[in-house]
Amino acid sequence: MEDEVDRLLEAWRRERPDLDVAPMEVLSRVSRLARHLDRARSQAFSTHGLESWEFDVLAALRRAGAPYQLSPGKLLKETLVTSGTMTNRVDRLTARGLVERLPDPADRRGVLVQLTDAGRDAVDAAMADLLTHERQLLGSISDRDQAKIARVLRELVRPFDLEKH
Amino acid sequence: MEDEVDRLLEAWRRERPDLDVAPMEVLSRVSRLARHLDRARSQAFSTHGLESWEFDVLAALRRAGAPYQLSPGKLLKETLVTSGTMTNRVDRLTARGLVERLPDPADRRGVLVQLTDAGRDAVDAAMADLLTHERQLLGSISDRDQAKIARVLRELVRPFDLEKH
DNA sequence: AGGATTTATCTTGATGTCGAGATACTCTAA
DNA sequence: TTAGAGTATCTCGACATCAAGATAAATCCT
Repeated sequence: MEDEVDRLLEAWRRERPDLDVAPMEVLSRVSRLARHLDRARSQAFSTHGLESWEFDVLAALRRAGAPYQLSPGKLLKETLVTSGTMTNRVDRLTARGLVERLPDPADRRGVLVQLTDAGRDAVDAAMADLLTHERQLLGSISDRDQAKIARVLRELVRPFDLEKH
Repeated sequence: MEDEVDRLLEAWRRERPDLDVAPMEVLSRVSRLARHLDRARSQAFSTHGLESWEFDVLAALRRAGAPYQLSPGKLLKETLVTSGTMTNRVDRLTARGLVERLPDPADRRGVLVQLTDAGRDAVDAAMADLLTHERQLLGSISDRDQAKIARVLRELVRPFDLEKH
């Protein structure tokens, strides 16, 4: 059974028979699947009145554990956005009542962003729903294959995870 | 050897032991790898004076084969952006001399976007370079494993490829 | 202690994208 | 042949992001 990437690679092989496009069999599918996952995630979150970027921030705080506080600096490392973006995100999440900004008692330059109860409820519900959808998506893949894929992907991501620190 | 996703899932398992986060072993890695690939692509393209979005459009035209013409409508199906975005992209590519806009002889509403010689040279060089980088990235994965991963990813993407038509 | 450097956050301006709507042309069928 | 529906592209306003710079506080070094 063919997919879009098969079509795409067939075209490249016809137009550039001199190139070996085999790497795209894996990597183009990774990119395309990720794009689809983004959209699926957005849909799952909209059920809970959340945007993807909102979930990203709330989830980072939720993962941190009680009392669900992180500095903007930590948050931007977790979510891979710039400081300007994070300021803007925290502003909007504050306006929606999902987080609060508290002064950092240990550093007067600093701020702590804390999940509100509403924020915690929202992210918990969205996370459960997200996992349900993801599990469904993986339904056709055996546990054994999932584990295999996870191992290989971990290998592929490693060089990137290393370079950034 | 651990990666960022292992850290992330460990945190979720601690905070939400009631949830089964196994699906993220695969899907979070797909998303993260895709983000890294985007950046790597941007870098590879900048060597050739191209932005990623420029490559996407030029590559779609290149794949179409001589005479390297597609309508804006076809282009936006290939690149998954909206019409407003494509108008803007074609404007800028035209200004850079990488494509031209021609009237469609068969439909006076329509336009054909055509690759210039400069555009073709640019995309050909960028494509070769991209493949070199991608091959390097996959270096540690056996051909057998690559084929396996490609098969599983094809399976995962299928539902999305189907739903859009 | 005090000046220089680093760190943490916010501000600002430019950019690319989206989505809704506008415009112009084509196709269908009475 | 003409009204209505459909199609192709562009225009415009809103928005999220980034990158660079500003501000303020902490830390380091002599």
